[in-house]
Amino acid sequence: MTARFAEVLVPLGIDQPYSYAVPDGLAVAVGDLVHVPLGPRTVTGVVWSLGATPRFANPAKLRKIDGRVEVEGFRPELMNFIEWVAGYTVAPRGAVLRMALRLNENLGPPRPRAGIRRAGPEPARMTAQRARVLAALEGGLSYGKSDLAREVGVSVAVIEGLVDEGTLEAVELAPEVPAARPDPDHPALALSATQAEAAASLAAAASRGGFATFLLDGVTGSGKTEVYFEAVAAALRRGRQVLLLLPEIALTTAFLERFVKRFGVRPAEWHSEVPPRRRERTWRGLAAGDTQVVAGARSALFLPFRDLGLIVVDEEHDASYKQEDGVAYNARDMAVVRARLAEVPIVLASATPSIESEVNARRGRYRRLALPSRVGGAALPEITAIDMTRQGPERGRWIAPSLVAAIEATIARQEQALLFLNRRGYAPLTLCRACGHRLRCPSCDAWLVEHRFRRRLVCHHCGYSMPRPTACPHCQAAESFVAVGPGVERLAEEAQARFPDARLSILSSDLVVGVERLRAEITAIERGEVDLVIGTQLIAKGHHFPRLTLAGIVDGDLGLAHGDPRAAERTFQLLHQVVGRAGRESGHGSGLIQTYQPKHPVMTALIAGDRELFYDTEIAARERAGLPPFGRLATLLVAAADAAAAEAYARTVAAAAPSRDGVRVLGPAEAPIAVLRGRHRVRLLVRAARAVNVSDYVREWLAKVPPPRSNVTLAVDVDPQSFA
DNA sequence: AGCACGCCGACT
DNA sequence: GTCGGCGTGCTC
Repeated sequence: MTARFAEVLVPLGIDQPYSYAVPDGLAVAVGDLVHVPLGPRTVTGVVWSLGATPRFANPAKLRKIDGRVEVEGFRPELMNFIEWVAGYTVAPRGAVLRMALRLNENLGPPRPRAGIRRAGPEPARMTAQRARVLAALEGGLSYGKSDLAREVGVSVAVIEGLVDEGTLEAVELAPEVPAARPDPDHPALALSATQAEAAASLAAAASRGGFATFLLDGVTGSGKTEVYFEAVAAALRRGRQVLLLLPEIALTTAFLERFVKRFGVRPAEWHSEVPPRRRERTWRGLAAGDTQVVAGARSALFLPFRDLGLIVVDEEHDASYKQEDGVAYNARDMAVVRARLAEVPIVLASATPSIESEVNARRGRYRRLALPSRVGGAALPEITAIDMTRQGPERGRWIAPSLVAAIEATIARQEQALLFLNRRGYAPLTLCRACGHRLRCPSCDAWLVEHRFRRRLVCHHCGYSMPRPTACPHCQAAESFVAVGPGVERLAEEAQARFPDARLSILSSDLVVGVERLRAEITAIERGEVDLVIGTQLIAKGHHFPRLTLAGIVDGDLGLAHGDPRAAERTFQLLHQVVGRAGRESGHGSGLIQTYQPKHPVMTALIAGDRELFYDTEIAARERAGLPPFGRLATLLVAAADAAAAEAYARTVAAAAPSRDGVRVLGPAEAPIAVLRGRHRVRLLVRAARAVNVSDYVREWLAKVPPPRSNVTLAVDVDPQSFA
């Protein structure tokens, strides 16, 4: 029998599916993608259920489905996953569906997606909002319409107005080729005995199927990738598909090459840089079951696999798995949920697991597979602290004498050294010597960071930039500015002066423009064409520098400053990762950490090379404080251009908080970045016992709160990563 | 999310 | 008076 009515979920910020009539002669099934009329336009939605009567009470407004999209429909597994994520994150189901239909414009009649770029003269009428939009587009950058609007803090109507005027135009991108079939029996590298043992456990689970969570816990250089590749091979042999989640995929050429070595071809890729045509191929290929393996960033988690058989989350501790805007979710946690719903095994891999995963492994909820030593028996780096209170450099310098000596010795041995400072630009703060005025961002609660290379002062939160002024805007004193504190550019200047004969490579996202340039730079380092590498976070991830034997951390305390509950964990992971770059091939690596707090638990654990010590201390601290995973957190962030409006609404929301055993609501309080892109931010923090369902609590709460007025927004984040 | 409606300030 | 920018609300 054919159903007369369909409840269709549309990819908008709407929680309920909408009712549509099924036209005579059209056969639709639950999960099918359909084009439906919505207001004045047509959108692609998913048939969520079918029935003899519509849920919608107003038959006069009821419209007909336009037609079915010629693709494989969503599996119940994916629909359940969307429901689950929406429930957990307190987001409308349609907003979650949108993440699974990121390419809907390509599935139907081709409708060019509005990327935006400058196309014509300034509009006849210039307004403050329009000027901001045009300023953001300087340099030809094109964003999505709504991204751009959010970025600049105007409504999309401003941009649409400029498009109508001819000042801006919509742009499209070029086509690409599909992915070939990976071969599980392509000749593989020989594995060590420990690797082989772990690989066998994973491969067995992947062959068996069924939900199971593994923590593949291996030190840097232990060959985790080759181990989980065997699980991938096992899933492929069963004819099942594989999802590989990676942070910052765009930059990991090294990873793709390793995949090619093992399977003969590249996997399909899924991340923001993949052009629309190839996205569509991959999407369709996965839905049809033609594409076997996809390697992607967090958004790949919502792809429509026909027959998913395995999920791998590499570098599972990485903060980039957390999406903060829109639907706030952690792809690592949601990957575990999807694996459970799909009844497939999942592998979480890391050298420094998140506290959550470590606790789960210790409790036996995750099965731990340990790789305690490096491939080829190379030793882990010897780590020493440089106590900056006693052995620091002279004023205005940032590299301590003992680190200078170590670098000189390393270079003399024809080996490579690395200096790590997780701070872009020349100096984090610029102030006037005459009056003490500090240069700050006009639309954020943040200092402007001097970028000497670009000759500009830049806000790292909103991207605002201005030329370096010649006189103080406050007291008009000329040439009175002093740079306070170091950034990588300043560090490079000092290194240049101290090691005049060394060949330097400076890696920072704003100095190395473009993926190709970065790849070239990294290849040069691998070949040994560089003596001293200076870089930010960019260098911490995934690269393998065979000649590198010394890693120097310029400011070990940088990440510990904020009152963030995860500060210690993140600092430990980052420093461990950076230091782990040293000596992977040669077998003799060393790490030097400059710190003002050599007795801090993070430092003592790093120096002792005792990872367990760090986890013991941090887990105990979390347990005492009732922080995750021993308690639950959620934040409600209210933002508005007007500070008073934000505060007033936050108070209204706070007043409506239901009282519940085991739940405390703190705030309203200013968010750590109190003003961002011109919007004042006020935060409410929910702290709850582990047994409490925080999502349900927040949902019940918000049901009693009047929706925010006009320019006020309210954003919910269950399991926030930071308190920002 | 995106589109149309309608309010209100700046011009013919 | 009228044009047009831009906030608001609705979409089965």
